[in-house]
Amino acid sequence: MSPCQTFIETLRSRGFRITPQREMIIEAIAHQGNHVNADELFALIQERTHAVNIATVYRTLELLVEQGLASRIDLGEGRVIYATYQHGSHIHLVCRQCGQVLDADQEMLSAFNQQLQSNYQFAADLQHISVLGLCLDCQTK
Amino acid sequence: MSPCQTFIETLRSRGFRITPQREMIIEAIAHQGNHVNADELFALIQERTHAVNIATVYRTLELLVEQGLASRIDLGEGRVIYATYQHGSHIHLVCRQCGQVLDADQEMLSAFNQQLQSNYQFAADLQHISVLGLCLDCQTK
DNA sequence: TTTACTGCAAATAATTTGCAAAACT
DNA sequence: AGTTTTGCAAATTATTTGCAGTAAA
Repeated sequence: MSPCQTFIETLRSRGFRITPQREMIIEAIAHQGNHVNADELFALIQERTHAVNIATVYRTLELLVEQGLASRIDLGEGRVIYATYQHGSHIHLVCRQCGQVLDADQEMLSAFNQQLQSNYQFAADLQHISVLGLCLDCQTK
Repeated sequence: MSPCQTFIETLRSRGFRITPQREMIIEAIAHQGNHVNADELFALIQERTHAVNIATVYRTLELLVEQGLASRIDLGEGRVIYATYQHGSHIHLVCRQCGQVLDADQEMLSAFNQQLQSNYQFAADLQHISVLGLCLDCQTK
């Protein structure tokens, strides 16, 4: 079953209605695979049909996050992206200069996570953390 | 020399004009010592005088950041705080539930920082990073 | 049939900006 | 005097919301 079908079935089984709009949105985000922001997703859908409103895109993304099927990642400076959970956990390395987003191995933070727990009793949510900095290209410029 | 005086002298030496508004704003943020957001800072100043406009607060904070005297920290979900550099480097632990911000020792990330550099050639800006999660109180609720 | 979902347009909220007046240096 | 800086109000931008109509189940 494609990830897209899985999402739809999950929502249906939880009593949500599957509208053509939701199908389009889920298909777009799942098929795209990578992180997207609401505008990009909306633009992607507009290429095929104008029958989906931007408000519906926001509402559907919110639903996916609430239902644990996607995560909302706040990159700072007002930039917010969404990623479905087919796309595993990782760290987002966001270039302050060019805006590029690199993915890094989540494992690098496991020691840190344990220290936060033992030293500060803080349960960090590191599933999709983001770190600002400079990518290689922008360091040399 | 108080940190507040230092900031003022630094700005003056770089050719910026010291207006009563800037003095008030700098005094408020430096005296407060901790992180503040623009609204809180504005409210703090309003307690003493109404002669400072919110736009000026934003412009002055921007100036302090540009001039390397303060940092702007994006906590996600639209929350932005500012801290002057008298307030050393540290990690911000932001509780997703109650919004409380705890400070943690910056040192915990040094190994991670090196790995980012060697494995991804990414120069992370970890001066004032923020991590979302749940604080002890909210974990037990 | 029932009531969840959608589109639309207006509301938010936090920040930014244009411009003429005020005020540092 | 000559610019910088300020206040004010309007613009921005991304997102949210109210509400009446539409359509899944």
